[in-house]
Amino acid sequence: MTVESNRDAVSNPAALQLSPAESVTRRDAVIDQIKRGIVLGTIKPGEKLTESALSTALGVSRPTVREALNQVAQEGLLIHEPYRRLRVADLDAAAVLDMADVRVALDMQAATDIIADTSGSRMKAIDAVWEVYERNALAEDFLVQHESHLAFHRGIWAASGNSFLMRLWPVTAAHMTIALARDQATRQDPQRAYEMHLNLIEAIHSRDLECIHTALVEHTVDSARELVALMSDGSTDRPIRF
Amino acid sequence: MTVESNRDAVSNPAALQLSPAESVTRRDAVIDQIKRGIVLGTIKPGEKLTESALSTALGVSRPTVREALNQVAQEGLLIHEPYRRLRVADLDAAAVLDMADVRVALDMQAATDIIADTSGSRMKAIDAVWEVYERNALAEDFLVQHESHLAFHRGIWAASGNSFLMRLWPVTAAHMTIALARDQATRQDPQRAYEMHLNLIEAIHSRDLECIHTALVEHTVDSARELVALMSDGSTDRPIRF
DNA sequence: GTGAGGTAGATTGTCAGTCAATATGCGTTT
DNA sequence: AAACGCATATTGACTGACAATCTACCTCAC
Repeated sequence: MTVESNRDAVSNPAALQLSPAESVTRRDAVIDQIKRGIVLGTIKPGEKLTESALSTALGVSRPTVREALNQVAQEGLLIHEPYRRLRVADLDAAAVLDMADVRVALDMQAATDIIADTSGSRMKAIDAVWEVYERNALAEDFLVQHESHLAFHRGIWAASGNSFLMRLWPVTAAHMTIALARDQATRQDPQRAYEMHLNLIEAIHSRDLECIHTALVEHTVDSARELVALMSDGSTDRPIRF
Repeated sequence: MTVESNRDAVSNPAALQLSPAESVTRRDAVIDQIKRGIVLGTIKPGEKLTESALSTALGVSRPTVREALNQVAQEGLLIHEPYRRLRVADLDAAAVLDMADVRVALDMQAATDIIADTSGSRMKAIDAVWEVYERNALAEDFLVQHESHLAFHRGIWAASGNSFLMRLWPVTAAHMTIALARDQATRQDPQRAYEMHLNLIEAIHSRDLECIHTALVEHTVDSARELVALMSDGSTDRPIRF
């Protein structure tokens, strides 16, 4: 029989490091490129973003770009109104705080599931997540920082074993991306983010839900409040809501 | 300055009633048709579902069908593996219970936000949601029942004013659709579902979070457990997981 | 000069047809 | 009877085109 060629990415730990997303289908590759552009600020909120321009820039056909844009828009990174150009989504202050509340609730659910597991395999998964994060969190490249951050939180949900949380992840990740992309504070102080995450991991290890909740609020809600403060400081431009 | 022209749909109350989803774009119409087919069982789990067959059946081109299928797949109703036919998603027992846990957490967040609102406008929104549900919950048409059920839960999240909850809704609704489509118990006893929802509304009115939590668990987790029991009874076919 | 209206351009929505890449199913061979 | 290879079906992706719709500018009347 032809041995189903194991993707090296699975068996090789080194390949688990955030590689530049070699996607199988071309559409997925385009999706990654678009997201990257948004994270790095190459595509700024409000910038005109046309299908044909992207197709020539990325060297793929318009239908492919179109499918990619639709998917990214569905996740929430782009706003897509019929016959109107796509706009990069932006969050107002209320949306940032709303997300923080919900994320605490979902992280608590994940933590509950992790603690409830008596075999210890889920806690071991947490350790693996932390190990990867520790290696990349303080990288110079902001893109690596950002992806490490996302992978960390995704890893917590994954470790919980709750399949529905994984279903909610893409939308959550998209919104975290929007928020973090403009969070200059975190961008300039990755060390602080690192410590907050370490604090969270230690809280999970304590298996004390109240302790975990405190750490989560400190990490998520407080960060959101700071971001909101920065938002009102900076450009009071267009409060694009969606 | 040019006054931003008000959309008539906003100012016209009659247009706000739930119409049978006259979508503007053809793609959205196709999406509705596909979802309808899944809910009604016209498209059964495991059935072969080809782009070309759908395009001829619905009278639209293959690219349009393709975009619709991609979107539905992203919401989770369809499984989409490269070069494999799309399959209707199915939930295994663990997934049903996972979703129930997370939904309780999210509903609790919504309830917290509703109670925290001192103006009473959010509670008033809940009453409006209930009023609509009450009118349609016991309809003969199962499709109407199902959509009323979804609209009820969506309404609770909407009433909370938490924008991020609304972002999580499409994925949640897709999974509820999968679960409810095979829940023959609810299908045969809409009266019981009605009473559970009434119980939940009364709990919210009590403004007692513990009371609300009890009602939610009774509604969501217990229903999930019953569904799981039915699942193991019936066809132990393919436990398509995703 | 200012505002209303219309027209042209640009962009998206949708379609048809085509070719390549890949999985599925059947027949053949050992 | 089991494994292998080939034909077929289906999806992934592209090109080109046309219709529907929005945007911006320009003209004209007051």
